[in-house]
Amino acid sequence: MSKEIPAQYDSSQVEDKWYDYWMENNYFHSTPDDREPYTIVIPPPNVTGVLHMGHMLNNTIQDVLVRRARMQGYNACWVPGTDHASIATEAKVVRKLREEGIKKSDLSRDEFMEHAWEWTHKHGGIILEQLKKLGASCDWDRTSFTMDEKYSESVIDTFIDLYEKGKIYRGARMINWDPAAKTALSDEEVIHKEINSKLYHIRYKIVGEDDFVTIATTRPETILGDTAICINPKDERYSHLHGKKAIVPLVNREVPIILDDYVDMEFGTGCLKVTPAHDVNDYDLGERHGLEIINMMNEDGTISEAGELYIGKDRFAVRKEISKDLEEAGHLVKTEDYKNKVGYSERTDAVIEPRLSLQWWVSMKELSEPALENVMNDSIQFHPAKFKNTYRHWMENVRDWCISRQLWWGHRIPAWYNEDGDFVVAKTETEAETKFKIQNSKFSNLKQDVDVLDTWFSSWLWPISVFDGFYEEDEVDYYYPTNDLVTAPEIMFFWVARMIIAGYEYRGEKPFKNVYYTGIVRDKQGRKMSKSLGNSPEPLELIKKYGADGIRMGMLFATPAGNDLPFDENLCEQGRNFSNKIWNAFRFLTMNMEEGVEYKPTLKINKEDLSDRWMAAKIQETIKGVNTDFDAYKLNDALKKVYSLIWDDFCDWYIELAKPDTYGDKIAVEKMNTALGFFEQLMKMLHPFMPFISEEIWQHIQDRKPEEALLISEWPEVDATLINPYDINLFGDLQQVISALRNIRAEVNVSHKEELDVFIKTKDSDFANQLLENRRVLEKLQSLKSLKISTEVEKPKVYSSAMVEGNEIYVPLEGLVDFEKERERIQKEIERLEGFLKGIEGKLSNTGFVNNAPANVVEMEEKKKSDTQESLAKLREQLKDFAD
RNA sequence: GCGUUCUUAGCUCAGUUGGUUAGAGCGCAUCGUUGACAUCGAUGAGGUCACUGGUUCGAAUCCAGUAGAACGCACCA
Repeated sequence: MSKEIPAQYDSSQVEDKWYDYWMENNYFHSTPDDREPYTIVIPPPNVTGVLHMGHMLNNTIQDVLVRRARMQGYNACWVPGTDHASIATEAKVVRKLREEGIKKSDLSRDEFMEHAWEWTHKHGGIILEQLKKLGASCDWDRTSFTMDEKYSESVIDTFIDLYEKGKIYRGARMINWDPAAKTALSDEEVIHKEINSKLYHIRYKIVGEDDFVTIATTRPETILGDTAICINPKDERYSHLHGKKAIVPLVNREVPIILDDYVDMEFGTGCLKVTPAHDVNDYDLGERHGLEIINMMNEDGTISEAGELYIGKDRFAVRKEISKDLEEAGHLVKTEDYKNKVGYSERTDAVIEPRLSLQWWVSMKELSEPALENVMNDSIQFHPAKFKNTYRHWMENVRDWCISRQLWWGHRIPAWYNEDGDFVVAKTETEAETKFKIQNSKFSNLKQDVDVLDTWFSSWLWPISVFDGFYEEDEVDYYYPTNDLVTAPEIMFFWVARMIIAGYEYRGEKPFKNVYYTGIVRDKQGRKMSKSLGNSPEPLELIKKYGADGIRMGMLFATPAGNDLPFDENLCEQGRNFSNKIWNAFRFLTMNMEEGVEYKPTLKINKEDLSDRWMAAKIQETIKGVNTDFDAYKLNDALKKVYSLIWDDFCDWYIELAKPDTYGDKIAVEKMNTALGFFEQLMKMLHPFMPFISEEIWQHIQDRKPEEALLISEWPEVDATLINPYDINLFGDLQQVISALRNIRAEVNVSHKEELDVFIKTKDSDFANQLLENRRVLEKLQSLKSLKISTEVEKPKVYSSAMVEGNEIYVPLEGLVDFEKERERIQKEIERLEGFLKGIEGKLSNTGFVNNAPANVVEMEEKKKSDTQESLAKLREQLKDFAD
């Protein structure tokens, strides 16, 4: 302890050291035992992703929760892992191959998968290494990956099970087609954006007449797939068209004019072109009216042969071209500017094409019932609760989930087709054969479905499969349901809702008890931090600069659950400064230790010492408050309480009072032991938030064995007997007296070193006695020449004054007081109190108030009134003194 | 378009079931450095609680409307 300790805290020297120490001692590892478990499963980041600020926030919160639970004596288990992220990873691999001059289409499936695995092994898990720098206390022995062998098996088995239960079916439907990734997407993967587009008014000739019908469309290129014109049967403007046919311009196809209520007479021209293959509503119309379906687009968004014209050209190029051609042919009546919403692919940002396609679906309605119910009845709690509304709305209107993707990277759909195109769902080809045999169908040359499953079809099993819960009971029975899930509201439907569904379906139980929704990390301009905008700081650089502790604190300080985090490096600076403050507080204690003395930190306090009693009370109060905040998931409030306890109470008051009277003296051994005891408590409370510096100091305070490490020490129990309101109030009054004296010094510009004569005229002798008993506190924090405390003190002739709880403080300041300024100050105070008094008197003279308000409220007002009157009288007297 | 949630100091946010003079951190201003820390200390300025109306003895808090913001949902071509 006697070794030299630097004045600047250097996080880089400390953080790796303790992380390694914790790892070496296996403290993050959990195995089932007779303790109560506390479990968190990490929201698995993309396997080839890199750490961004969102991860930093999210994982800091999880670590705080886990560390506190561990200290509380739970068997804490935080399961880390990664997600194969089917479409995102495949897109990255495709891009990388393209850069090397390799086209995906030139590769066989197996060859492509080899590249994908290579990429995964190279980049996989980088993000987990980065999390270690943040201090994440994950059980790394449990690291899972959604494409691990066992995990994959559970995905496939789940598919088969749901299929056999009739919850999965294969069907042709309109789906969201991503022409860039060339795959179907679920509704959740489509982001609707409002864009400025044009509404094209196009006229179609009526067959056999010289008449035209004009329709409005935002997608003129789709006329190539038109198979009808639709009007509302009630629309009298067009009654003459009933039963007629129209000619699609350019392709010159005759199509019927059909009647349907669906058409909104108010919109556009009241006439609608119908393209059943490329619009959801048109498809429905087509079904109702038995229309032909012309699929005029290829999977990559180019025009197909069925479109007859512009074959092979891209849909957007064709849009421009066709509008010109229509105009030249005299079919374009007009174009107008128009705002509409267009769907974009969440992953590739390509404009989605509605497309008729044969896909696999999960039937959601029944499955989601328990998931809705148990969130609404708070069996699963959302923090903040406002997200329940969003959740309910989605769940009540839940639609079937399209789970097949036309990709290679992922879990391949376990369906097998024979030569006739019949299929069975089976785990292996052999099993498939058997099934075909039983059905008396052909079973030679079986081919497995080429598609893979939606990523979320594997991650919805995460809380079960990470414990191998589909095949082994021991672990999952112990750890499941998990306690807290910490995630972003953006993936509430993708992931949270579906985990809840899978949880009830496969465990008959919720997957977690609480969901903590984090906000979005934004830059100063309020933009979401993202790679593409380049507005996100590099997390590891930040850690280097401010320490993981500093960043953790900075982020937590500014973000209540569900609120966005407007990130500013300034926050990290604040965190770093706090580290330094703590460090120096500790350093101060070590500088005041005697050589050769063995200090024993203790929670025993000197009962004669008000500052000890007060500090002990403050600590207990804070533990209590912090526990309450944790229970309500208000981590930022909890941290603020700890921050204030350490900085404001411990450093600014307790340590100041603990300083030896004579410079060069050391702090008495007993006092030091108490101070160290307090410090230990502070470090315990701080540990979940700032694990590194707290462990560092903890280990400095005493030589510890590995099993005495802070992270596995006991979270402090509240000792309510130490919370003595009398001491808290008395100390508070002393603080106020000192502040008042400092204020006087500031106003009259007297240095804090100059000794003052101070007169305190107390309201009663009781308070005078209390002050006298603790006059050391005043003397310690103010340079005093003399101190007179009594109910009867003679006011000095020239003075500056202050009032604390009705007690008058006078400081004679001959030659220093600016009469004019002092008079102004008193006058201002009188005016303020007069206004205040007027308000009180108004209330009290209001019979309504006196009759209706509770007695204690009225009483309080009465007391306020008399106190204020008393203060006013004293101030007026003072004003007179200065008038002379 | 429908729904939900917001709007409190320059910024980010607290404010419990309506009841002292609406709080905190940052920022700002002034003063202060030979002894833990200038990554610091002290002091201070700064708010008609978005707006309008209502309920009430009393409203930042409850109700209605208006304006603005965010999020969610939706097939209007």
